[in-house]
Amino acid sequence: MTSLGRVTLLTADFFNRDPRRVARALLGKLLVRRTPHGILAGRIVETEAYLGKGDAAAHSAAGRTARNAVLFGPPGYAYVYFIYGSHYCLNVSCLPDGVAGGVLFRALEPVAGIEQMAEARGVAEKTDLRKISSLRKISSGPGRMAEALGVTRARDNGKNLVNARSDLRIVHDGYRVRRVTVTPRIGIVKSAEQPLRYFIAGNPFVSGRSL
DNA sequence: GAGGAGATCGTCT
DNA sequence: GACGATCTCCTCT
Repeated sequence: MTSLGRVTLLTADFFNRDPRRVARALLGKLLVRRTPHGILAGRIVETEAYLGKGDAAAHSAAGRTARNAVLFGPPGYAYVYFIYGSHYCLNVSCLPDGVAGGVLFRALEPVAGIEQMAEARGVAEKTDLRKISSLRKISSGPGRMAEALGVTRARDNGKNLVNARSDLRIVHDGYRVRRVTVTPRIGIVKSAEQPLRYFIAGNPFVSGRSL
């Protein structure tokens, strides 16, 4: 069991604004999963903003469907989608009810429940968790962090991330981010040139092959 | 360490 | 029926 110390739950208002501001503000916050076996937590070190209007890369670009309905709903809710036949990705809805927009969580720095997350990823016995190169395999990438926290569409899509009773939520522990780097988003073709990817400068847990 | 290709299935056309 | 907000393995250096 692990304690996170004193933390503050984010509010719906935090997410009720432009996804670009939310993506930047989310850096340094903690994503927390409560399980029967203890707390899993990671610090958010990399995000991407997906805008509702004029963003061809966003899932909401073609209008509302059963799949992307959460993006059009109220702010602070989890949008989980399945990609490439094997991975889940976690987003949070932004902007008021009726307006599409969201932020994709791309990478976490493991903070609590590290062994349990490594086990969920299938890397617990193969690697030395004292090494940063091994810890990177846990949650440095959208599919990886979703698997580490046990995020699936069936379990978490539409879940309120700013409700104290939720088993998946986002909190602030007072951590301050020194410097943020902004680059184009990864893995997309449409609107690929827009600088909408944000990460903590110099943080070793940001996704990608090397720094 | 870097780069490339295959895996695999839900969602929308 | 095509494609994708990715990951891992394999090869080459």
